[in-house]
Amino acid sequence: MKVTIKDIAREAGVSHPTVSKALNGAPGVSEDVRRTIVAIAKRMNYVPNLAAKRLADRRTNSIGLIWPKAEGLFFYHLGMKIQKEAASRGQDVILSLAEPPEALRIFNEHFVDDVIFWCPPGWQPDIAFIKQRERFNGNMLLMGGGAMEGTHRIGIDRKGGIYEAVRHLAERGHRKMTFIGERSDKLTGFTQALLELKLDYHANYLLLTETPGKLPAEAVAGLLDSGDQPTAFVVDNQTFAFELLEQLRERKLRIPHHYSLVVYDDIPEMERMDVPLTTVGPSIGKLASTAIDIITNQYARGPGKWANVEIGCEMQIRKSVQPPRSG
DNA sequence: AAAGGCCCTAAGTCCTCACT
DNA sequence: AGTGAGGACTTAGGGCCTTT
Repeated sequence: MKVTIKDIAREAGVSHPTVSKALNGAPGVSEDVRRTIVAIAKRMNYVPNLAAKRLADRRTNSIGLIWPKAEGLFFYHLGMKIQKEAASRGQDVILSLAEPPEALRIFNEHFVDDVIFWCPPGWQPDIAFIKQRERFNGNMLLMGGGAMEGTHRIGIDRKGGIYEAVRHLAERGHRKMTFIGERSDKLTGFTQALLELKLDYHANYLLLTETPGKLPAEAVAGLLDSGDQPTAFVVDNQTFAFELLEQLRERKLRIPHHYSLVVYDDIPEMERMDVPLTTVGPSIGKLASTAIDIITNQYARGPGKWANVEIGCEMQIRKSVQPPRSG
C-alpha cells in the first residue's frame, strides 16, 4: 500500500494537516514535531500523491506543449529548453504531437494550467480548435508566428533573419545566391534582400519545395549539374542543409571551397560539423525563456492583457562562408 | 434488476479551538 | 496573546448500500 500523509500522521500521533504543514515548511508546527514528522516520512518512503496535490491546489503546475509537426533537431532543442525553463520554475511540461484540436482536448482533460502551441505563420484555427479553446481556462501562447484572439504570441522575424544572411554573403562579395526552401516569410526576406542590395536575380536561383519539409532534391541536382551556378546557398532549415551537403558530397564539392552556405536554424549541431556552419535564427534559449516568462505571468508586457513579442534572429558566423572563387 | 444516494479517497488550506 | 492541533472542505469517480 502507498504511504499517505494520514499514515504518517497516525505514526507520529498528530493530525494529517500537521504532517502537511511540517513537510511543506509551513508555519504552525513546532520544530521538534517537524523533525519527527520528516524523519517518519523518510523512514516510510513517503512520496506525495500528485493527483491529490493537484486537487487541493486547483492547479496542476503543468504546461501543455502542442507541437503537431515535431520534426528535426530544432524541435528537439527547443523542447528541451522549454522543459528546463519550466522545471526551474516548478512546472512540468506535457508534450502532445497530436493535431491541435485533439491536443487541446487532451490537455483540457488533464487540466493543464497553460498551453504553448508551436504554430507557424498563417495558421488558422478550425471549428474543432475553437470549441476546445472555449473549454480551456488557462493562458495560451502561440509561438512561431501564428496569431489568435485572446492568446499570447511570440513571433519570429524570419524575414529579417534571412535578409541579414543575404547581406552577410553580399558583404563578402557574393552576388549569385540560391535560396532553397519553402514559400514563406524567409523567401520574402531573401527576394527583398536581393532587390534592395541590387544582387543578381534569376528564377533558377529559387529552389522551392512543393512539399513542406521535403528538399526539392531534383531541382537542387539540376542546379548543381547546370552551367549557371550560384556562389552561395541560403537554406531554409537544418534538414535541408544536411540533404544539400549530401548532394555536394556526392559531387565531391566542398563548403566553403566551392560554395558558401548560411543555414536558417541555430542549433548546436551546426557548430560541430567538419566545417562549422554559419547560421541565422532565433536564439533557442531566448525563445524558451520568453515563452515560460509569458506563460507564468513573469513577463513585463505593459498595459495590454496579451503579450505580443517579436524575437529577432541572430547570426552565428562560423566557417561556411568565404569570398567567392574568382573566375 | 435498476436507479439513486451516500461514503470514501487523496493532500492542502482555512478556520476554530485548546492550551500555555 | 501566541502557538499549534485538528475538523471540515475542496474534486471526481468508484464501491457499496438502500430503495423502487
